[in-house]
This record gives sequence, structure tokens and C-alpha cells, in this order.
Amino acid sequence: MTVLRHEVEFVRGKARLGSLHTPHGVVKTPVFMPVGTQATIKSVLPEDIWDTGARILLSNAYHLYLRPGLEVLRRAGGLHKFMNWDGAILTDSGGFQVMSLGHMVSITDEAATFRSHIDGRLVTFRPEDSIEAQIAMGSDIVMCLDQCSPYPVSMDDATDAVRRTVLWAQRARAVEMPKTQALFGIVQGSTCNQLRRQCALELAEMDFPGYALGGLAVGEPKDEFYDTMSYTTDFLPQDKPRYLMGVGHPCDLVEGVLAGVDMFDCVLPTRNARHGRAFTMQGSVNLRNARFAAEQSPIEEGCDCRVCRRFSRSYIRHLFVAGESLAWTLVSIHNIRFFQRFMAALREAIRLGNQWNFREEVRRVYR
RNA sequence: GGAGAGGUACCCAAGUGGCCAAAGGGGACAGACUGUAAAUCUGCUGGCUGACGCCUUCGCUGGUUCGAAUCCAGCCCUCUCCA
Repeated sequence: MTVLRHEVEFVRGKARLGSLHTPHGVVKTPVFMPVGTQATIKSVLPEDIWDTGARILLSNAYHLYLRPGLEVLRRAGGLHKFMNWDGAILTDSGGFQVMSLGHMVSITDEAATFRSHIDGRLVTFRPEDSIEAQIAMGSDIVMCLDQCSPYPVSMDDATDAVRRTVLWAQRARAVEMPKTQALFGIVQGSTCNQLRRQCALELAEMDFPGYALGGLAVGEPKDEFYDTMSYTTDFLPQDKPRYLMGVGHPCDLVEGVLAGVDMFDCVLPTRNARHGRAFTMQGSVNLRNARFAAEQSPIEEGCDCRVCRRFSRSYIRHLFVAGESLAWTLVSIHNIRFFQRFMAALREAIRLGNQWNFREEVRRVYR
């Protein structure tokens, strides 16, 4: 058994409030995890991430396996020490990269074979290789290598992806790993309820410490996304954490939580920050816009982040226009803090039974 | 004073008789972004119009031509070399 423990403390409808106990601390769920693919949340220091209230973040086995490589990570004493992050870390397996870098990948039941996007060499990546990489990293939460279907996908391909995802999950499960690390299975099946149900039930049979919903928010219509998500959580164990991979937008976070999801990750707060878009409780703003040129107010009035306490929209716009990297840092910090505040507000809304009003408000300001 | 090169849209810069409201950059303006090959990508950039289209614009003035950024004449300005 693993050390990881998820305690559901409050339930309202399908939504749950709880806490996830990891070897690197406790996090309140539902939780949003910022993404640091290459062992860094781009442009932000770990202590600044910590100050946003985030206590768990995401990194990536595929990218770190290729560079700097496992030996470097082992010598560093694992990923936490390597990147100087004391909170919890969840590492993605590389399943998403098998899809997103798909033009250089061939997939068999044995392995995904691909050309390294870094130096072009041929790399064979088996489910066991992904687990080995994540063991070397010392991730608190380890993800199974899965086959993520793009959208749209044929029924045959989606069925095959589910079959292979389950097969690879069994092989990952068979790898021995330290008790301090917990392995999550990933449900695939595109937008097909039948496949989702089958995949969820087969993974549940294997009794993972947690379960993820993968292959969503990859281009399907919103109603299909939400329907599939809500349908799938019904087939996952009540007491285990559910993690919706790669999501997402504030509207999607609300839907996810109301559908019984406990964990989320997304590049949106950080990528959008680098592109000038800041999230606020009143909607998002593009800080590059000329109308902010002389605006002395902070990104978000009332925000308690260290950026909003000290810097004006005017200054941040100037940094963007001038191409200064501090712009990315400042807006990234604000956005990550915003997502933490947003999740806290959402948890509170659920506790108070105010979740429907909360959802309406979020939909209104984010159109 | 002599010889040469050149003046094109916000900037740089292509275009040397019609397919030119004018390539390509940059900048400006706006948009996208969902398990990050992303400091990326897309749109737009003379005026009026929903659109067809019309009007004004390639240093200035005049000319040749059915038609001129493009050919001719004069003028103005910039740069390089020589004196």
C-alpha cells in the first residue's frame, strides 16, 4: 500500500471536498496543480509558486527522461531536490506527448517509438520505462503511460487506445515502486460512454490509489466533454482521488468539481500569462491592450498576490510591449495565485451550497 | 564645383508600362491558447462601405500613353567619392 491518502470530508451532490495526504504535505481538494513540464514552472521561482498557495505541481516524465535524463535526476536525489520544490509533485507519464508529438511516433502494444524532438534519435518508450523514470524522479504521484486519443477519432482507434491503455496500466501496476509513490490509472475512451465505462471499470479492478480522466478537452464540443466527464466519474471508486488531466479553463474547473473531480492541472494560467492574458474574478484581460497603457490599478483589484500588491497594469503592459521577461513572471505569479483563489472560492461555494450561483457567475464573466 | 547613388505606406524595403492600394520584414493594433517541441500561432495595418465598388496615395510640378510607382522634362531633398 502506498502512503498517499485521500480523505473525502464533505459531499454535496457529486462534488466532494477533502484532503490529499502526500509524503510532501497535505493539499485541499478539489485542487488545481500548476504545470512545470521541464522541472520548472516557466519563468517563476519555486518560492514564488509556494507563496501562491500551491502545494502540488505537475512535471513530465517524457521531457525529463529525454533531458536531462534519469541519471542526472538520480544524482540530484530526485526531482524535488533537483528543482528545489518542497511540495508534492505529480508527474505525467508521457502519454500526452505520444499524442501531441504523434507525427514522430509509432505505437505498438510493446512500446511507443519516436524520434526525440531534441536530437532526432530513435527512442523506445515502454510503460515500464515511464514508471522507471518517475521512480527516479521520486514523484509523489506517478501516472501510467496511456494512449490518449485525439479528437475526432474513429471508433476502432478509440477502442484500440482503450485496450492498449488498460494493457499498459497492468504492466505499470506490475512494476514495484516505493511506498512513498502512488500510481494512478488513466481512463481513456474519447467521448464514447461505453468505452469510458469499460475502461473505468477495468482500471478500478486493478485497485489504483487514484484515477485520472484523460483524453478530454482535446477539441471535442463542450457538451460532449462535460457529459463524458460526468458519466465517467460514476464508475470510479468513491474514496479514491479523481484527476481530470489537462483541465483547465475556470468554467471547466467548476464543471469538473460538480461532476466529482478532485484534481486538475493545466498550462492555461502560465501559458496565457506569457501571452499577456491575466485571469481575474471579473473575467480575463489582455494586458498588452493599449487601453492599459496608463492604468495605475493592479491586474485585479483586491487580489492578494505579491504582483497585485506592488505593480500596475500600466507597468506590466510596458514590460510586454518592451519584450521584457519580467512580464511573464509577474503575470504567471498572478494567474497561479488566481487559480488557487478560484479553487478556494469554489470549495467554499460547495461547502455553503452556493455552487450553482458560483457557476452562473463564472459563466457570466467568462462568457 | 565635378562624378555617382537614391527619395515607395508608421519604419526598413521589393516593384521599373496594365495582373498595383502596391511583395517581404519590423512596428502598431486585436484575437487564440486546456496532461507545454509554445517568449508560440492567427488576423489586421490609406479612406468610405455589410459587400460589389468608388476615391486618394509611390519627393514636387508638368508631359508621353488607351493606361504611369514604373517612361520623359524641370525642380526640391538625401547619401557616397573627388576637388
